[in-house]
Amino acid sequence: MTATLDTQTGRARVLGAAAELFVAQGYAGTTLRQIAEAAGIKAGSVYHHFDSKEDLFVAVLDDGIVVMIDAFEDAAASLAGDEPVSDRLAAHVRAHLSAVFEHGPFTTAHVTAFYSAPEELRERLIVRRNDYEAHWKILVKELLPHLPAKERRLHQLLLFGAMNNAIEWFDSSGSVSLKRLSALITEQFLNGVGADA
Amino acid sequence: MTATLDTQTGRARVLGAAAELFVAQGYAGTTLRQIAEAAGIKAGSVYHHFDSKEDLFVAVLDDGIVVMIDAFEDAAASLAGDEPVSDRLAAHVRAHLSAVFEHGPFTTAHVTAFYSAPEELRERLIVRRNDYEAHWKILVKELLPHLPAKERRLHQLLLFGAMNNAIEWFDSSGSVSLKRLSALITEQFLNGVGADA
DNA sequence: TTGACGACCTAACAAGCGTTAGGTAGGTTG
DNA sequence: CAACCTACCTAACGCTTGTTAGGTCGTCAA
Repeated sequence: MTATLDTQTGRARVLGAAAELFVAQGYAGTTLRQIAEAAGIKAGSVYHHFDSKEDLFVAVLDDGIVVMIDAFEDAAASLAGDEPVSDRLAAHVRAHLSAVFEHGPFTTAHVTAFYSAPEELRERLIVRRNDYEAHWKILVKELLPHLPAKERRLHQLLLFGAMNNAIEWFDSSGSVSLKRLSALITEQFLNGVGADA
Repeated sequence: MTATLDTQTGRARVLGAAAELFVAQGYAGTTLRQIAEAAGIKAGSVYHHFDSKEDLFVAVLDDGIVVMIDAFEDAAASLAGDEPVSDRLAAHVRAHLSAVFEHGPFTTAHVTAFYSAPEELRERLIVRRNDYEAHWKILVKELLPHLPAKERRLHQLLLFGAMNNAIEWFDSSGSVSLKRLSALITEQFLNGVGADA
């Protein structure tokens, strides 16, 4: 219990600094010396907490997935289950976007830094990723039972694409709120933008 | 005219090798020695064709944008203009996906490698990017005149997200053809996947 | 034949990389 | 008091990085 409230203890500081830098510069573009400096220690000391740069990266993304899954389950718990499809989907879309945009760099790292890592490293992470996507698969099956499984999968992937790519342009302090964006994505996904709406 | 047909001349070989490696490993993760070896020359010789690694990267992405814009204009030219909205949009979606998935690594680099580059480098490239997105802006305005401009922009960005993120999962040699994917994206975008369809 | 040029090579440079060995200071435990 | 642990530091290691200077060799124009 030597940690203060806003300035975390050693390991957590390194982890947080690493997450932020991995998001901004990618895996290969970030050096251990940068991470160490951002955490207020020297490069060699990073190895007191983590065995290698790869392990540190995995730890960052593992933390991210935990946050994502928690957000999903919180959203599910907040629903009675008898709401309209659009409300249920909107709640989960919002949970996903909130996790990515408002809950620190760990979740964001999953979207931006994942593909900057060497392929061999990615394989270590896919297991956890699939865990989160499995949650969504069950949800989407429940919400869209009329679709054949194969198409349902494709639509789910397209939804993920639309949500995750928002990281390249969405500004959470801009004129469009995250709540509104969630509603817009849900509306487009379920009803489209055609003139007949 | 010393170039053979499949094995290109020096500069083009370097450019192609660089594009492929940037796509697979990102900007920071790719070394000039790897590029040189893939092009069949030595690292120092790269500097006969390009002034720096950064310039080489910019050249790759510039080539990519040219292909994208050409694909867009070809699609526009193949249309009479009086087709239904869904047909016109489908043609352009297909042109975009075809450019990204079937026309070499230059276009792909724009989607996967862009964000692996240092921020300062990205700024050099945004100008060309906006050029391509402007084409789409005009098209979407024509196709969806009933939407307010602000929403139209958001929906366009979501469409781009869905299309570009497909690079993380779409397998052009798999059971889903690019043609079918284009139709699916268009259908979802215009009409949604809700049960009332 | 001479000269210039393009396309490459060799060999090296300073800087930076991930990583390691060994040390130090302070707190906790027996 | 001694032993130990945690959390760091210093200093270096071998290696790779982007980049450069200077050289070679074949082709082409005058």
